[in-house]
Amino acid sequence: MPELPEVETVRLGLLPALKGRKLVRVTLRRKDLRKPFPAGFAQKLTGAGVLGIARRAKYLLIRLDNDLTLLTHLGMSGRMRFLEAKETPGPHDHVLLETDKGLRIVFCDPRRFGLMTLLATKKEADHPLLRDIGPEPLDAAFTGKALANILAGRKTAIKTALMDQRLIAGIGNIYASEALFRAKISPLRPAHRLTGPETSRLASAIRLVLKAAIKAGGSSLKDHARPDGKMGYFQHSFAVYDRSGQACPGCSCDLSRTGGIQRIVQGGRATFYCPHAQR
DNA sequence: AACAAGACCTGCATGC
DNA sequence: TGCATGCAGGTCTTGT
Repeated sequence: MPELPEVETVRLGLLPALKGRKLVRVTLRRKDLRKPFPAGFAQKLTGAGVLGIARRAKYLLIRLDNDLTLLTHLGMSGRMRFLEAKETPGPHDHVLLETDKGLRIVFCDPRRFGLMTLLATKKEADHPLLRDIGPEPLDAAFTGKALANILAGRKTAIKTALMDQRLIAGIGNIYASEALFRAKISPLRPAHRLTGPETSRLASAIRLVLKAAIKAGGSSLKDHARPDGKMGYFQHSFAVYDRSGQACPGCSCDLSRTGGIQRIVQGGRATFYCPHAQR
């Protein structure tokens, strides 16, 4: 499911249910996801109060009052969902969190590419999973100039660079294609060859598309939904993603002659773009 | 050092 | 109907 906007949507959905609450019961329904749960995982969570929830790249950081942070990654298919009163967990509901208000939250992840672990809140920044992540694109410091510095010397294709979490945090396969379309830049361009005006356009496009997607509750293709079950609707605003052969919304060219939006593969992932509108 | 390819896992759409 | 194939929002490791 999840890129930055979807993870942020989950964060906003969980926050009112968890902040200020205490976890009274934690149930693991299997022993691992992408990695095994750490020793004493459920015990350390049980009885802890939730101070708040932060997000870094595609990770959720649930801050607890026992100096620990519950670090969660949703992988491809992970989802957080409130369980109805009489509802029983399904086969892919791997972790159950119950609050002192009786609310049950499940972490559901059919493909199990997700991750849940604990880390010391004070040492958060040094954790191997977090320490090498690049700047947050929604921070004020993420300007065109900052992006130009990040891309300097990078010969890899710009689409691949945008998805590299060490360079920029939180952009995945959908929003990389969508941001490049909005900036009118070809995904195939070597990253270090973008001009100053282009990096400015791209930085703005990234911020705009991420903000619009958060506002829409993310993109619900298959797995993503908000914790309350409501769907995101940004998928209706895709300009290029998963639209190969269709007309490009920024291009008045004749579809039968241009072939419309193209699907190519970069770094093993599908890229969607319009060769006419994006240069 | 940089890049591609494979691995991890399940579910779904497609085509025969 | 069943079966094979390919593809999916992401990392992480291995090999060139």
